Amino acid sequence: MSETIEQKCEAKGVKLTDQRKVIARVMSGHNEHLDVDDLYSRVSKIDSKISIATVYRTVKLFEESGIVTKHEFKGGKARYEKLMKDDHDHLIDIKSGEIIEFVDDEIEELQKKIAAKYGYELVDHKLELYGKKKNHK
Amino acid sequence: MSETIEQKCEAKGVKLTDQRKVIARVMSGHNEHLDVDDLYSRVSKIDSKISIATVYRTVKLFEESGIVTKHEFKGGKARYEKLMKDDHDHLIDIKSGEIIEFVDDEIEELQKKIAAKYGYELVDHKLELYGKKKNHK
DNA sequence: GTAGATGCAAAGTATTTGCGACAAG
DNA sequence: CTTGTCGCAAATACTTTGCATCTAC
Repeated sequence: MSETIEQKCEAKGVKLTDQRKVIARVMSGHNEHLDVDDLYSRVSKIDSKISIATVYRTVKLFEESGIVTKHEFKGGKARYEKLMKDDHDHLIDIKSGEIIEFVDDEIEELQKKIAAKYGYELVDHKLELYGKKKNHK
Repeated sequence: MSETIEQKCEAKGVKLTDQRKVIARVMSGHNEHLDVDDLYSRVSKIDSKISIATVYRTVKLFEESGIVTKHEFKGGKARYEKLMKDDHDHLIDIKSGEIIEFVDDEIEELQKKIAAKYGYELVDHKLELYGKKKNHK
Protein backbone atom coordinates (compact mmCIF):
# COMPACT_ATOMS: atom_id res chain seq x y z
CA MET A 1 0.00 0.00 0.00
CA SER A 2 2.78 2.28 0.97
CA GLU A 3 5.58 1.40 -1.37
CA THR A 4 5.52 0.84 -5.08
CA ILE A 5 7.07 -2.23 -6.61
CA GLU A 6 9.80 -0.04 -8.03
CA GLN A 7 10.71 1.17 -4.57
CA LYS A 8 10.78 -2.35 -3.29
CA CYS A 9 13.13 -3.38 -6.07
CA GLU A 10 15.54 -0.70 -5.05
CA ALA A 11 15.26 -1.70 -1.45
CA LYS A 12 16.00 -5.30 -2.32
CA GLY A 13 18.73 -4.53 -4.80
CA VAL A 14 16.83 -5.77 -7.83
CA LYS A 15 18.06 -4.03 -10.92
CA LEU A 16 15.36 -2.07 -12.66
CA THR A 17 15.63 -2.23 -16.40
CA ASP A 18 13.22 -0.40 -18.66
CA GLN A 19 11.19 -3.54 -19.19
CA ARG A 20 11.01 -4.28 -15.51
CA LYS A 21 9.89 -0.77 -14.79
CA VAL A 22 6.98 -1.13 -17.16
CA ILE A 23 5.98 -4.44 -15.64
CA ALA A 24 6.39 -3.08 -12.11
CA ARG A 25 4.19 -0.10 -12.90
CA VAL A 26 1.45 -2.21 -14.41
CA MET A 27 1.46 -4.44 -11.35
CA SER A 28 1.54 -1.54 -8.96
CA GLY A 29 -1.34 0.10 -10.71
CA HIS A 30 -3.68 -2.83 -10.31
CA ASN A 31 -5.17 -4.31 -7.24
CA GLU A 32 -6.36 -7.27 -9.18
CA HIS A 33 -4.71 -10.63 -9.36
CA LEU A 34 -3.24 -10.65 -12.82
CA ASP A 35 -2.05 -13.67 -14.70
CA VAL A 36 0.89 -13.49 -17.06
CA ASP A 37 -1.32 -13.08 -20.10
CA ASP A 38 -3.18 -10.14 -18.60
CA LEU A 39 0.09 -8.64 -17.61
CA TYR A 40 1.64 -9.22 -21.00
CA SER A 41 -1.22 -7.64 -22.86
CA ARG A 42 -1.22 -4.57 -20.64
CA VAL A 43 2.53 -4.27 -20.81
CA SER A 44 2.46 -4.64 -24.58
CA LYS A 45 0.26 -1.59 -24.90
CA ILE A 46 2.95 0.45 -23.22
CA ASP A 47 5.92 -1.13 -24.93
CA SER A 48 5.08 -3.62 -27.62
CA LYS A 49 8.62 -4.89 -27.88
CA ILE A 50 8.60 -6.51 -24.46
CA SER A 51 8.37 -10.26 -24.89
CA ILE A 52 6.31 -12.65 -22.88
CA ALA A 53 9.50 -14.44 -21.84
CA THR A 54 10.60 -11.28 -20.11
CA VAL A 55 7.27 -11.03 -18.34
CA TYR A 56 7.67 -14.58 -17.08
CA ARG A 57 11.24 -13.97 -16.04
CA THR A 58 10.33 -10.76 -14.30
CA VAL A 59 7.41 -12.04 -12.26
CA LYS A 60 9.54 -14.97 -11.22
CA LEU A 61 12.33 -12.65 -10.19
CA PHE A 62 9.92 -10.43 -8.28
CA GLU A 63 8.45 -13.40 -6.54
CA GLU A 64 11.81 -14.82 -5.55
CA SER A 65 12.82 -11.43 -4.24
CA GLY A 66 9.72 -11.30 -2.10
CA ILE A 67 8.21 -8.39 -4.00
CA VAL A 68 5.09 -10.05 -5.34
CA THR A 69 3.12 -13.13 -4.43
CA LYS A 70 2.17 -15.95 -6.69
CA HIS A 71 -1.20 -17.65 -6.40
CA GLU A 72 -2.27 -20.83 -8.06
CA PHE A 73 -6.01 -20.84 -7.73
CA LYS A 74 -8.10 -23.71 -8.90
CA GLY A 75 -8.01 -24.55 -12.53
CA GLY A 76 -5.63 -22.46 -14.31
CA LYS A 77 -2.83 -20.11 -14.65
CA ALA A 78 -0.77 -18.60 -11.92
CA ARG A 79 -1.77 -15.12 -10.82
CA TYR A 80 0.44 -12.51 -9.28
CA GLU A 81 -0.33 -9.88 -6.76
CA LYS A 82 1.79 -7.18 -5.26
CA LEU A 83 2.81 -8.02 -1.77
CA MET A 84 0.81 -6.35 0.91
CA LYS A 85 1.82 -5.81 4.48
CA ASP A 86 -1.20 -7.60 5.75
CA ASP A 87 -1.20 -11.29 5.19
CA HIS A 88 -4.57 -11.77 3.61
CA ASP A 89 -6.31 -14.79 2.22
CA HIS A 90 -8.82 -15.16 -0.58
CA LEU A 91 -12.47 -15.90 -0.93
CA ILE A 92 -13.30 -16.83 -4.49
CA ASP A 93 -16.78 -16.63 -5.95
CA ILE A 94 -17.19 -19.91 -7.79
CA LYS A 95 -19.76 -18.40 -10.11
CA SER A 96 -18.18 -15.14 -11.16
CA GLY A 97 -14.54 -15.77 -10.33
CA GLU A 98 -14.51 -12.60 -8.28
CA ILE A 99 -11.82 -12.58 -5.63
CA ILE A 100 -12.38 -11.07 -2.22
CA GLU A 101 -9.45 -10.50 0.08
CA PHE A 102 -9.77 -10.86 3.77
CA VAL A 103 -7.66 -10.86 6.87
CA ASP A 104 -8.54 -12.85 9.92
CA ASP A 105 -6.16 -12.91 12.81
CA GLU A 106 -7.99 -15.65 14.56
CA ILE A 107 -7.43 -18.02 11.67
CA GLU A 108 -3.78 -17.04 11.41
CA GLU A 109 -3.26 -17.88 15.03
CA LEU A 110 -5.00 -21.16 14.69
CA GLN A 111 -2.77 -22.12 11.80
CA LYS A 112 0.37 -21.48 13.78
CA LYS A 113 -1.04 -23.52 16.60
CA ILE A 114 -1.80 -26.44 14.34
CA ALA A 115 1.65 -26.43 12.79
CA ALA A 116 3.20 -26.28 16.24
CA LYS A 117 1.10 -29.20 17.35
CA TYR A 118 2.82 -31.35 14.74
CA GLY A 119 6.23 -29.97 15.58
CA TYR A 120 6.47 -27.51 12.74
CA GLU A 121 7.18 -23.87 12.43
CA LEU A 122 4.75 -22.26 10.01
CA VAL A 123 6.63 -20.82 7.08
CA ASP A 124 3.89 -20.20 4.59
CA HIS A 125 0.28 -21.04 4.12
CA LYS A 126 -2.43 -20.95 1.59
CA LEU A 127 -6.07 -20.54 2.46
CA GLU A 128 -8.65 -20.25 -0.23
CA LEU A 129 -12.34 -20.31 0.37
CA TYR A 130 -14.63 -21.05 -2.53
CA GLY A 131 -18.13 -19.76 -2.01
CA LYS A 132 -21.50 -19.21 -3.58
CA LYS A 133 -23.23 -15.91 -3.04
CA LYS A 134 -26.16 -16.25 -0.71
CA ASN A 135 -29.37 -14.81 -1.99
CA HIS A 136 -30.02 -12.18 0.56
CA LYS A 137 -33.68 -11.95 1.20
CA MET B 1 -11.36 -45.68 5.13
CA SER B 2 -14.40 -47.86 5.04
CA GLU B 3 -15.18 -48.24 1.36
CA THR B 4 -12.85 -48.97 -1.48
CA ILE B 5 -12.86 -46.85 -4.60
CA GLU B 6 -14.40 -49.73 -6.47
CA GLN B 7 -17.30 -49.83 -4.05
CA LYS B 8 -17.78 -46.13 -4.40
CA CYS B 9 -17.89 -46.44 -8.16
CA GLU B 10 -20.69 -48.94 -7.90
CA ALA B 11 -22.51 -46.74 -5.45
CA LYS B 12 -22.22 -43.79 -7.79
CA GLY B 13 -23.01 -45.74 -10.93
CA VAL B 14 -19.55 -45.33 -12.44
CA LYS B 15 -18.86 -48.19 -14.80
CA LEU B 16 -15.85 -50.22 -13.78
CA THR B 17 -13.83 -51.37 -16.75
CA ASP B 18 -10.72 -53.48 -16.34
CA GLN B 19 -8.49 -50.44 -16.65
CA ARG B 20 -10.49 -48.49 -14.12
CA LYS B 21 -10.36 -51.37 -11.70
CA VAL B 22 -6.59 -51.43 -11.84
CA ILE B 23 -6.39 -47.68 -11.32
CA ALA B 24 -8.94 -47.83 -8.51
CA ARG B 25 -7.01 -50.55 -6.74
CA VAL B 26 -3.74 -48.72 -6.97
CA MET B 27 -5.35 -45.61 -5.55
CA SER B 28 -7.14 -47.53 -2.82
CA GLY B 29 -3.95 -49.25 -1.82
CA HIS B 30 -2.07 -46.05 -1.16
CA ASN B 31 -2.57 -43.46 1.44
CA GLU B 32 -0.19 -41.18 -0.33
CA HIS B 33 -1.04 -38.35 -2.60
CA LEU B 34 -0.13 -39.70 -5.99
CA ASP B 35 0.36 -37.70 -9.12
CA VAL B 36 -0.56 -39.04 -12.51
CA ASP B 37 2.97 -40.16 -13.27
CA ASP B 38 3.23 -42.14 -10.06
CA LEU B 39 -0.10 -43.65 -10.75
CA TYR B 40 0.76 -44.45 -14.34
CA SER B 41 3.99 -46.15 -13.46
CA ARG B 42 2.37 -48.27 -10.78
CA VAL B 43 -0.55 -49.11 -13.01
CA SER B 44 1.79 -50.01 -15.83
CA LYS B 45 3.43 -52.67 -13.71
CA ILE B 46 0.08 -54.39 -13.35
CA ASP B 47 -1.12 -53.91 -16.90
CA SER B 48 1.39 -52.38 -19.23
CA LYS B 49 -1.14 -51.76 -21.96
CA ILE B 50 -3.01 -49.09 -20.02
CA SER B 51 -2.20 -45.73 -21.51
CA ILE B 52 -1.51 -42.54 -19.66
CA ALA B 53 -4.48 -40.96 -21.40
CA THR B 54 -6.71 -43.47 -19.68
CA VAL B 55 -5.15 -42.65 -16.35
CA TYR B 56 -5.84 -38.97 -16.90
CA ARG B 57 -9.38 -39.68 -18.05
CA THR B 58 -10.02 -41.94 -15.11
CA VAL B 59 -8.78 -39.67 -12.36
CA LYS B 60 -10.81 -36.88 -13.89
CA LEU B 61 -13.88 -39.08 -13.96
CA PHE B 62 -13.32 -40.15 -10.37
CA GLU B 63 -12.89 -36.60 -9.31
CA GLU B 64 -16.04 -35.40 -11.06
CA SER B 65 -17.94 -38.26 -9.50
CA GLY B 66 -16.78 -37.25 -6.07
CA ILE B 67 -14.73 -40.38 -5.54
CA VAL B 68 -11.29 -38.86 -5.25
CA THR B 69 -9.97 -35.40 -4.52
CA LYS B 70 -7.56 -33.41 -6.60
CA HIS B 71 -4.89 -31.29 -4.98
CA GLU B 72 -2.71 -28.75 -6.65
CA PHE B 73 0.07 -28.17 -4.18
CA LYS B 74 2.80 -25.68 -4.80
CA GLY B 75 4.99 -26.17 -7.74
CA GLY B 76 3.84 -28.87 -9.90
CA LYS B 77 1.59 -31.59 -10.88
CA ALA B 78 -1.82 -32.35 -9.57
CA ARG B 79 -2.05 -35.07 -6.97
CA TYR B 80 -4.99 -37.27 -6.24
CA GLU B 81 -6.16 -38.75 -3.04
CA LYS B 82 -9.00 -41.05 -2.24
CA LEU B 83 -11.83 -39.22 -0.64
CA MET B 84 -12.05 -39.56 3.08
CA LYS B 85 -15.04 -39.00 5.24
CA ASP B 86 -13.26 -36.44 7.30
CA ASP B 87 -12.51 -33.19 5.61
CA HIS B 88 -8.86 -32.87 6.33
CA ASP B 89 -6.29 -30.33 5.31
CA HIS B 90 -2.58 -30.61 4.67
CA LEU B 91 0.61 -29.60 6.35
CA ILE B 92 3.52 -29.86 3.95
CA ASP B 93 7.13 -30.12 5.05
CA ILE B 94 8.94 -27.65 2.85
CA LYS B 95 12.18 -29.54 3.21
CA SER B 96 11.17 -33.12 2.64
CA GLY B 97 7.87 -32.70 0.85
CA GLU B 98 6.24 -34.94 3.39
CA ILE B 99 2.53 -34.37 3.71
CA ILE B 100 0.74 -34.55 7.02
CA GLU B 101 -3.01 -34.64 7.13
CA PHE B 102 -4.94 -33.01 9.88
CA VAL B 103 -8.47 -32.20 10.84
CA ASP B 104 -9.38 -29.20 12.87
CA ASP B 105 -13.00 -28.45 13.50
CA GLU B 106 -12.30 -25.07 14.93
CA ILE B 107 -10.72 -23.91 11.70
CA GLU B 108 -13.55 -25.36 9.64
CA GLU B 109 -16.05 -23.40 11.66
CA LEU B 110 -14.06 -20.25 11.34
CA GLN B 111 -13.98 -20.60 7.59
CA LYS B 112 -17.73 -20.88 7.35
CA LYS B 113 -18.06 -17.86 9.54
CA ILE B 114 -15.74 -15.82 7.37
CA ALA B 115 -17.54 -16.78 4.17
CA ALA B 116 -20.85 -15.91 5.79
CA LYS B 117 -19.49 -12.56 6.85
CA TYR B 118 -19.04 -11.66 3.19
CA GLY B 119 -22.42 -13.06 2.22
CA TYR B 120 -21.16 -16.36 0.87
CA GLU B 121 -21.99 -19.92 1.48
CA LEU B 122 -18.82 -21.97 1.74
CA VAL B 123 -18.72 -24.55 -1.02
CA ASP B 124 -15.14 -25.65 -0.95
CA HIS B 125 -11.89 -24.63 0.56
CA LYS B 126 -8.23 -25.24 0.39
CA LEU B 127 -5.94 -24.92 3.34
CA GLU B 128 -2.32 -25.78 3.06
CA LEU B 129 0.25 -25.07 5.69
CA TYR B 130 3.89 -25.09 4.72
CA GLY B 131 6.19 -25.69 7.63
CA LYS B 132 9.73 -26.33 8.70
CA LYS B 133 10.39 -29.01 11.27
CA LYS B 134 11.36 -27.55 14.59
CA ASN B 135 14.54 -28.93 16.02
CA HIS B 136 13.34 -30.50 19.18
CA LYS B 137 15.99 -30.18 21.76
C1' DG C 1 -25.71 -52.17 -33.91
C1' DT C 2 -24.93 -48.45 -30.43
C1' DA C 3 -22.83 -46.04 -26.87
C1' DG C 4 -19.15 -45.59 -24.30
C1' DA C 5 -14.07 -46.73 -23.34
C1' DT C 6 -9.39 -47.14 -24.89
C1' DG C 7 -4.69 -46.48 -27.17
C1' DC C 8 -2.05 -43.75 -29.79
C1' DA C 9 -0.25 -39.80 -31.41
C1' DA C 10 -1.07 -35.10 -32.10
C1' DA C 11 -2.54 -30.83 -30.20
C1' DG C 12 -3.06 -27.61 -26.35
C1' DT C 13 -1.65 -24.75 -22.39
C1' DA C 14 1.44 -22.69 -19.36
C1' DT C 15 6.05 -21.98 -18.53
C1' DT C 16 11.10 -22.31 -19.14
C1' DT C 17 15.40 -22.14 -21.65
C1' DG C 18 19.37 -21.89 -25.22
C1' DC C 19 21.43 -18.61 -27.73
C1' DG C 20 22.96 -14.72 -30.15
C1' DA C 21 22.34 -9.74 -29.74
C1' DC C 22 22.32 -5.91 -26.77
C1' DA C 23 23.19 -2.81 -22.73
C1' DA C 24 25.52 -0.91 -18.68
C1' DG C 25 29.40 -0.43 -15.77
C1' DC D 1 35.72 -6.85 -21.57
C1' DT D 2 32.28 -8.83 -18.46
C1' DT D 3 28.02 -9.68 -16.57
C1' DG D 4 23.44 -9.63 -16.80
C1' DT D 5 19.17 -8.91 -19.63
C1' DC D 6 16.32 -9.35 -23.72
C1' DG D 7 13.81 -11.21 -27.78
C1' DC D 8 12.98 -14.98 -30.29
C1' DA D 9 12.00 -19.48 -31.18
C1' DA D 10 12.46 -23.98 -29.62
C1' DA D 11 11.89 -26.95 -25.83
C1' DT D 12 9.55 -28.79 -21.73
C1' DA D 13 5.95 -30.31 -18.65
C1' DC D 14 1.47 -31.45 -17.82
C1' DT D 15 -2.94 -32.38 -19.65
C1' DT D 16 -6.52 -32.86 -23.17
C1' DT D 17 -8.38 -34.50 -27.59
C1' DG D 18 -9.40 -36.47 -32.39
C1' DC D 19 -9.90 -40.55 -34.32
C1' DA D 20 -10.03 -45.31 -35.37
C1' DT D 21 -10.61 -49.44 -32.81
C1' DC D 22 -12.46 -52.26 -29.37
C1' DT D 23 -15.96 -53.79 -25.78
C1' DA D 24 -20.13 -54.71 -23.55
C1' DC D 25 -24.73 -54.75 -23.74
